[in-house]
Formats: sequence, C-alpha cells, structure tokens
Amino acid sequence: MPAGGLLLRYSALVHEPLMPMRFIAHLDMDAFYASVELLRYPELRGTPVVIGGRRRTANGPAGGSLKTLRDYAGRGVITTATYEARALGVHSGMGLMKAAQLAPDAVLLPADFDEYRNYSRMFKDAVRAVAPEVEDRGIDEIYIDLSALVMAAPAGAALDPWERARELAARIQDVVFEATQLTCSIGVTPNKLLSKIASDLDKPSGLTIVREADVPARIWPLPVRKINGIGPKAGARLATLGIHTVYDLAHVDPALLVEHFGRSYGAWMHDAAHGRDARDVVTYSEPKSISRESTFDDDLHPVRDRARLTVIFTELCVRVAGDLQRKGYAGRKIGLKLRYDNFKTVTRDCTLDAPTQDAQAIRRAAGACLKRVPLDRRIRLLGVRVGALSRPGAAPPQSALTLAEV
DNA sequence: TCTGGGGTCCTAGGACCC
DNA sequence: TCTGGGGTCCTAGGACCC
Repeated sequence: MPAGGLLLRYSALVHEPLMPMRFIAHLDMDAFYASVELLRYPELRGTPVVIGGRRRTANGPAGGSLKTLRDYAGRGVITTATYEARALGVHSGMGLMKAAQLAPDAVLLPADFDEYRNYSRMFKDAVRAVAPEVEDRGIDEIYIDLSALVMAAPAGAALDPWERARELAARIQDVVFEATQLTCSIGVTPNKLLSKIASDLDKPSGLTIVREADVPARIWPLPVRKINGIGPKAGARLATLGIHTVYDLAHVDPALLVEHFGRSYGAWMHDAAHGRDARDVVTYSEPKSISRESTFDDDLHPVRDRARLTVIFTELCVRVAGDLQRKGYAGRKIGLKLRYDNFKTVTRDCTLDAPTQDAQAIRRAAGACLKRVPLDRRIRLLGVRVGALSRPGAAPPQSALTLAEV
C-alpha cells in the first residue's frame, strides 16, 4: 500500500494526472411532466398535450371538460409537451398564446408540481437502490457514477466493461419503469458532459453508449447548442464566426475562442468540443439561495397599483421566510428583483449583519432595496431572494477567542 | 405571439485592508 | 505624499440550466 501510494503520487507528478476509467450515466425522464399527467389521463395517450399555465387549483380540472390551447388567454409558457405536441412545432419555453396558433386542439393541463415531485422521489429512490452514486440535477434528471459497479463485476458478467455499463443502464431503466410506469433515456460515457449529450441522442427510451473513440462520429456532427453550457447567446455568437457544429468548434484555434469569449469560457469551449470534462458526480450539495417571484396577470403601475404591489411584495417575503424555516436555513443577503413591462430586469441586494429567516426582517431589507430602484414604468414581475445561507441551528464559524468570551 | 419560476455560476468595478 | 500589488467583501448584471 505505501509503495503503491508512492508510485501513484510519483506518476501524478511526473505524467499527466492519471484519471481512472470512469463510467458516468446521465438519466433523463422522457417528457416527464406530460408523462406523469398521462398516467392520470390515460385516454390522452397518443394525442398532443401540453403542460403549462397557472398552478392546478384544489379541485383541478376534474369534473369539467379538459381545456384546449385554443381557449387559453394569459402569459403562461409551456413547461413540457408530449411528443405528439412537439411534432406540431411547440416546445417548452414557448408562450402558450403562440403555441395555440400552432396546436389549437392540443389539450392544456396545468402543472401539478407536488405530483411531479412525488414521481421524482420515486424514480430517484429506485435508481439509488441499484446505483447509489447519484447527483440531482433537478426534478427529472440525474447523473449516476457507475464506475465502481462496472469495475466490481460479479462472476459471469460480461467481459467488456462498456458492455457491463450497458447492462447496468438497462437495469436502471427497468427499475425506474417498475417504480413509476415511466420511461427514461440514459447516456453512458466517460464524463458528465458527454453523457448529457448522449442521453438526448435516442429519446424516448434510449440507451446510448459513447466511448472516447466515438466522439468524432457521434458528437462532432451535432450543433454546438447541444453542449450543455452553450446557450442562445454563445450559440449565436459562434454562428457569426462560422462555427456551427461541434466539429467546427473542436477544430477552430482555441486562441480565437479565448479572444471572443474570454480566457475561461473560451478554453472550456475548446475542451468541451473534444469531449473532455473532469467534473465529479456530486452526491450532496447545500443550497446557495432561496427565492420566490411572481409575474402579474397585468403589468402594475408603481403608483396607481401601489396597494396591490405592497400586498404581493409582503406575500413573497412571507413565502420565502416559510421556505427558509421549513428547510432550516437563514440568510444574510436579501435581494430584490423587478422586471419592467419592457422585460428589462433590475436587481438590488443588501447584506445584513446576521442571518435571518424572519418575514418581517426580510420585508424590511427588501423594502430598502426597493427604494434604490427607479419606479418610472409599469412592472410585470417582483421577486425576493435570500442568499448567503447558513443553518441557524449550527453554530456559525467562530474563533476560539469569541467562544472564550462567551 | 411577446417571453414562468427556481436555481447556479461568472464577471467586473469599487471599497477597504495589509 | 506617491506608487504598487494582493486579497476579500459587496453589489449589479447577465448567461445558462431545468
């Protein structure tokens, strides 16, 4: 053991860092919210359905007839759409009013996040029972580090480690379906970046393996926007440089990327295009901030609608405080977010002397922030955020001196 | 046809301290 | 008094993701 440890450290110093072979999976539930709704409304299977708009009320649409997009009026956006609806050109993030033009007969269901969270817990628990190294990436996707399981092959298992990884991934798909009656797509590759891309290559119910050697054939032909971290802005700027595919990105001079996108982001793009990513699967992390925000049905005038704004503002503070208390956090940084009718967004924040989880203290601080923003146009959104979180139960970092003084 | 709500991370300038 | 550099905290905005 000492000899091996020395040897390993020596080689790490002298050679490239020795990264052991990794088998990382990305699991993405297929059209998650819509698929959960189809369990409730099986008669809608095979038809275009979109989820979006206002939250389900206590009674829900049950009893009444289902609403179609045609009847919708408001500012909601699509959260998820069934594959049949996507075939009509609608997609998540699209305004419901616009979607109604494309698919007027699609059924519109309000989102029921409590139900989705239940199913989320069910599928994640099922996965953890098979492969415990799970990183949460939101309600409908996870990363799974399969490396230890692949390496600890039981007797009689396939010889090729990638074949064993495939068998594991197939078993995970099975247990997810048994637990939820829902399908998922999985990509297995040497890292998170590639797995995220791979899980999307064969949806729904896909199982895609991409080895390092497969990157040129499978990844390079894709548009750069398929890379997690290249969004609408960076994608458009790359397009103006004539860079459209991952192949283009991989073969452009990295100095050019650094010139246009900065040292850090440019270098990252270059690595990403070559399928390089050393990030670990992180099984636990503390939240950094907790927030609540609300877009109004109609834009509100800062003077004429002052009374309504005040009520909404206070409500947001009460809800954030409730979230903090329920989750056991307090925060020192209080932030205000405001969006004008022209969609321009401003934020203001301030730092308190001590963390709080109290609605009145949050309201006071956020109110002070509000005084620093110009109120010269109508407002469409108000938000309140609490950051710099700590657990009030746990002792804050203290020096021995202050402890002695107490 | 205008664009939800909940997050994370990065950048950049200024204050302040050593 | 001037100059310089490094480190940390604070604030504002923006890109990106699910």
